Amino acid sequence: MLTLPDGATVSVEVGSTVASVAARISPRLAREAVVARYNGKLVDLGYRLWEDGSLELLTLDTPEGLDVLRHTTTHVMAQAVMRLYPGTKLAIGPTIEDGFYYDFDLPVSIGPDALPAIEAEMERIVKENLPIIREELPREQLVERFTKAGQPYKVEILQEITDPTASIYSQGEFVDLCRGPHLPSTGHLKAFKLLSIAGAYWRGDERRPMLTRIYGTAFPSRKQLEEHLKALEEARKRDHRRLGKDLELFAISEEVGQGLPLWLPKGATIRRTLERYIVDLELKEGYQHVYTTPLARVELYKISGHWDHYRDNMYPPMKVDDEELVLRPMNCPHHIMIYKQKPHSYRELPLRIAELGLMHRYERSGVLTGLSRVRSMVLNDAHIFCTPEQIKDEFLRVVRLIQRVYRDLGFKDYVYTLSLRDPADKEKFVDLPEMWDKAERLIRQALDEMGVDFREDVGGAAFYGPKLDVDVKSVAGKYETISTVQVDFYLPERFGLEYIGPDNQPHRPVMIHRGVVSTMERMTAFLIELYGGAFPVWLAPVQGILLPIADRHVEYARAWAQEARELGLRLEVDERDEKLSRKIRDAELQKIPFMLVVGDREVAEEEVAIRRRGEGDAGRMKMKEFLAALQRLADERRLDLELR
RNA sequence: GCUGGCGUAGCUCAGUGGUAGAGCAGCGCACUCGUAAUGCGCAGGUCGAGGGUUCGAGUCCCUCCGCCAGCUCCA
Repeated sequence: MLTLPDGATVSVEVGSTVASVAARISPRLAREAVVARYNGKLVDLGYRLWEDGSLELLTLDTPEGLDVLRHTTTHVMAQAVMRLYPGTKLAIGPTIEDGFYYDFDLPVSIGPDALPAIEAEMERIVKENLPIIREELPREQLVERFTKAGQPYKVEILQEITDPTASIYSQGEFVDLCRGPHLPSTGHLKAFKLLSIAGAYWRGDERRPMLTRIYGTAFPSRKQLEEHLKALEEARKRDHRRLGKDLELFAISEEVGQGLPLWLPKGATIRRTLERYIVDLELKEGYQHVYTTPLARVELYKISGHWDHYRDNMYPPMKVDDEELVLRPMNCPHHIMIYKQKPHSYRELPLRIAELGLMHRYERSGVLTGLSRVRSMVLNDAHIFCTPEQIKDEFLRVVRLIQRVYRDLGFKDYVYTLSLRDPADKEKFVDLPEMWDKAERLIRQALDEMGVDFREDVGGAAFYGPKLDVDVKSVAGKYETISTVQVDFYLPERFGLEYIGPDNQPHRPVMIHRGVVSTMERMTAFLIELYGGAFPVWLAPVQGILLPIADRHVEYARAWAQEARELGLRLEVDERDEKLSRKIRDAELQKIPFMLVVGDREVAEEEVAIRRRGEGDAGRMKMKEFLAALQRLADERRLDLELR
């Protein structure tokens, strides 16, 4: 007796296969079902049912069905690779968001030009329509079998399995250790594409062999595959490195050095706007902004513990006179020294010290990426010195500030991550268990109070304490850490910080490290991709461009551009000797919010003919009214282009 | 840092051992123009750097540098 999702029941013979049940229910299900959920567990269509229970048949249109489709596709890819490169050792081949990969230890080195041949072989395997068969065998027997087959990675996986048995799946001559489930046969694959090839360490460990990873994706239909490939193409167009070049926002010069970006005037405008925005907001929130130097004596970092725990990410010291100086990788010690300039009373706390602090971190060359991963960066940093009782309130204030800023920037999709130490890693994290537990408890309390969901990342903490990260979803679909809040009992201890309490006795303050807008570099990269270069008015490097129709209109345009500058607006004039349609085209490509056509009519009436980015002619307006409306758009940081 | 790929004019790219080319951008001239590319002309490259093979190298080989994808790491 089986219960179906709609509540109906069917009775079948004990030991019937899932496929036969599907056939009993409807011919459509028999045709389209690819996998089933039996008592909460995903099973193959060939699975035999020995007990009563719930059964849900799943087609390719379900998330589970799609996942199984991709999983089977990765097996077909592995089979094709085995045929083309005999002697290949198989590692793992999981599905991932939007696709799958398989890691191979190949007897030869291959590049992307090998992919079409593998795809062609996959097509052949699909045509052969090989039945996919599951077998459950004792672990010992499988170890022996995979050892004989020359598959050491599979043997290694088997040795870590604790169950007495494990399952294998075979299709034709190909056999793979796999939990399943899978499609009934290779002929079920409809649309797949191999996307890229890259190296990946076995088990993600850089001390172990480098394998060849092939990425691909699969969909139930050609059409869905085409759409996905098109979406990938669109995402590539929003790449901040591409737009940074096209829109002249920033540049990386080989002569200057890797990861050391140059902010071009337009990119610098975005940055300056962001900097003014966040500094103003922080001043309103009770922060005190300071300036400190990016260079300091190495002793400062020995006291802070950076030297012991963070040295791999620091530029080596330079000897000058009798001292050794380093480029700072973080700003905290400087802010601590500001705190230490005078004794503090509990009445002064919390003391919120903020800075747009220039830092340098030595990043391995392979990780550098445009503006989002650099070696020289300016962090929107602050350190809050407070009493233990104030921690929770201060923590919540920071989270609220983050939420406020995300609203202004147009971030909608973000998640909280509680990053904890890995207790086994004594190298990276300071070894003071009680301190870690206390800080973690406080953060969890604050999170509970806010009632927000969060995930946990063991091993992701800073060396001196746990942290709450806020990760924002990027256009590429990945989450990037933008903001971070950290509770720190360690550095106040190291530096012997004190405040005088109401009892007239010295006490140890607690520090909260926090970054809201991240580094200017990463935030700008993120915003470029979020908006695809089409910035809202308040951030746009050029908010509008005046387009004189003939050169007798240039003077009028220039005068208004100057007027706008005096109002703090950013208008340019396209003075080139070109036709209007050409100027419009170029302004659209530059993604300038407003195109402002001026000809005889406009000059006579002190007007402007407006065209919004991506739209057609939007009618005429008095120039003065337009500037006032533009200013409102910028002041209110509105994300649309409605002039009112 | 590791594996693989790539590096030709400001940009996008062609050039499969015989003395470097196109489009766009730039500059000049003409046109004075009403909502996504006006026409004509000119100029622009020690082919990432260094070494080697060859009568001859953008092209083949080696080393280095940089970029891209991914791994590891991360604001």
